[in-house]
Amino acid sequence: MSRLDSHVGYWLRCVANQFSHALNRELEDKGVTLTEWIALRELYDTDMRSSALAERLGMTRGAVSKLARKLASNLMITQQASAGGSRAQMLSLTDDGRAVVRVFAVILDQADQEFFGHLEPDTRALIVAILRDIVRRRGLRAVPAD
Amino acid sequence: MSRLDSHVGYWLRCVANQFSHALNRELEDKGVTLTEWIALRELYDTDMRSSALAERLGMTRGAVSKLARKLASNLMITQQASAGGSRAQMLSLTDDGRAVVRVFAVILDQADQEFFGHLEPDTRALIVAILRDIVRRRGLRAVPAD
DNA sequence: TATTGTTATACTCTATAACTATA
DNA sequence: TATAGTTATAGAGTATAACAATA
Repeated sequence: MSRLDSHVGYWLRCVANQFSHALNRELEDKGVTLTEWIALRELYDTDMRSSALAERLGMTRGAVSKLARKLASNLMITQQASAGGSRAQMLSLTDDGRAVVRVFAVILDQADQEFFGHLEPDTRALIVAILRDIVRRRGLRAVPAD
Repeated sequence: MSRLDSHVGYWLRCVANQFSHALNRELEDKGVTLTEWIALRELYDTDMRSSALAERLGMTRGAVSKLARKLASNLMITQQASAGGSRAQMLSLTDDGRAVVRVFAVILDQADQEFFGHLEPDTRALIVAILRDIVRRRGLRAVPAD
């Protein structure tokens, strides 16, 4: 019977878990979860409806509703009703939220550097290309928030 | 500000998550969680105390106690008191448990093949070597059960 | 006294599904 | 009617910490 550690997936999960945990430790200090940060990061590039964010994160509308309420209560985002008293809402980062995203972007850059910075550029590029290709083959469903 | 997907860690987490989810889907059908299977797989190679298993899996003794009770109730493992009426117990796979591990080992082989089988042997070896090295640098704490 | 295992409790995260409000 | 968002509920999984038993 094959050993667990004879699989590529085993080592991939080891490193991915260590990477996630390292990020989580950083984020915990600031009272933000990984999921919350990814949501904020998505909203940095473009305002989004709650349902669109749910789609991006691979979560249910209910889960995102709760997430959005927490982020709004922390003054990270606003939930603005569309014009005309519509119930549909647009999620937008506040200035505070945008600042937080920038801070965490630096933390992410540093974490990536710590884990993978020692690799030759060619090697890095090769690995990213391979992983990208696997994601493409299998179809990316959502940003990995878990 | 850098994009999420400019990081190696991002793509690593994408693929690792897809891999974990693919495994979970297979395991769900059989009523076993990923954590349970990894526990069983650890016990296949050697009997272990509950506390040693907790150490291996990076879980608390309480969590493993619950896990062991479930596995024992499913007749996958036995919790044998050591000789002399000691309270310390040894966790051992039953014949059923050993059979289950062998079935899932095949499923894992197949999943790894599906995800990474298309890579050239050299490429596979390179990736494993790099990941292994990163784990070594950072110190492997536990088998990735989450 | 230190270690091992169990238990009770609580917490976090999420899904499900029923519900409300809108188009 | 279909869609968007909310809420209540429940379940999984785990940590914490108090506890019991043992060495």
